[in-house]
Amino acid sequence: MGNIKTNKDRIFKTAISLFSAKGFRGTSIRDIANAMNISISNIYHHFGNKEGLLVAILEHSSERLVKKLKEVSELDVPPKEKFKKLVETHIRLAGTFTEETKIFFLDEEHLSEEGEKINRNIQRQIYGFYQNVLQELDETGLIRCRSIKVLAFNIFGVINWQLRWYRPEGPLSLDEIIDEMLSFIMNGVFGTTGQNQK
Amino acid sequence: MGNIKTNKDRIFKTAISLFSAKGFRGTSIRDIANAMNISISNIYHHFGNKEGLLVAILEHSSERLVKKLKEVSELDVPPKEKFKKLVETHIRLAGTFTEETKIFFLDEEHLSEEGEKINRNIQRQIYGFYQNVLQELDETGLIRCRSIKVLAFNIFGVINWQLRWYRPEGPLSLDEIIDEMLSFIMNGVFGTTGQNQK
DNA sequence: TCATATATCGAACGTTCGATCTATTGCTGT
DNA sequence: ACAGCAATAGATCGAACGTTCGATATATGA
Repeated sequence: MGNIKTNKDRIFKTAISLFSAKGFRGTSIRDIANAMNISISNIYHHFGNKEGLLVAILEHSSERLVKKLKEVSELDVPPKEKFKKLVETHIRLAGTFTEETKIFFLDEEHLSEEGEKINRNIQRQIYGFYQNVLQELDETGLIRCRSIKVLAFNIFGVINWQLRWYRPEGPLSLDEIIDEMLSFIMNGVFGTTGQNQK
Repeated sequence: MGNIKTNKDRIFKTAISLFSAKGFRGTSIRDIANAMNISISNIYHHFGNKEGLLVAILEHSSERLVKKLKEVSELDVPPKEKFKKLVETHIRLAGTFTEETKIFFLDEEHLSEEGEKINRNIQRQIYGFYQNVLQELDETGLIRCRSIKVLAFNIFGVINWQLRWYRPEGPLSLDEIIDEMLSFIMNGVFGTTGQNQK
């Protein structure tokens, strides 16, 4: 036992697939229930309401991402290396858990109260990790930028945009893609200011 | 005359605002009609149905973007300069016509048949401009990349992500932001391979 | 064995949606 | 003045939505 999937788990997984494929608004409670041949009341019993289900997904997937980024943030390594590791971890997680990541960035806005609040909180946490290391890089003169915020958003753009086009069956492996994205970001951030250190 | 706004125009404008603010699915025909105190019949008369209204918006805003990018593409200038101009034009248009641009990239998928087809076609056209110039840069050795596609998508990510966070009332002007984004992209693309040419 | 908590179900509710239908208005050319 | 047509309004439709409810089935604990 322990490997047994409860119905709550299965609802969770199904919802992730459907929300990410058709959007939160585009997926009805009935869609989820029908996809696993149960009654919709089950979902209400386990998650309260539709938004409760979404919030559960958001919290679950963000927890993992935040935990990993925090681990990297606390590494005792030079800032440039830490930054690189941060981006790589971020890209890899976003590329691995495509569906979950899609949900919590594709459906922005459009949710009420709690959903928005939680979403904002997650984003703020993630931004915090980048802000810290970018500030350190800026203060030590390793980068020169007018706005850390814009810089961070540019990075987020590259990372999150992959969710739009990445397909596992594509010609490039995930690792190759990560390589490409990572070097693009590293160049973008350090540019001609950065040294040619390996 | 000529400056007179027809009702059709006003419906168009109102729809752009609402679609971009609350999403296509999140905006009902009634929302649009109520926002301008007319009956929903007007909308059906002028645009056929809800998706017809969306398609009209997509075509209108993409037409402007494609036209501008094409103009730049046909300039007789060195590839690197052309690329820079292409990106700058793209960023500026996306940042200027925020609402329209939002619509045709936020609500991807989720539309049926014609909407999807048109959307795909627009994206393909835009990608084509980048593919051409990136290929030229690659062949002349000015850049070295494994995948032009990934490179282009990274650029799109940076450009389109601004729609998520850019607010005109923010501390930085649009021109400053464009500067930041542009140099990030230029560094990202040419990186340490590029020369330090001014 | 009985009591209680949890899980699941089917039916129904009220609302909102996109769409349609039927009138009525207002302009335009003759 | 009037026919004709586009523009607009209002009422209405069936379908789908999220949600609630009472009933039933299953598991747990005393």
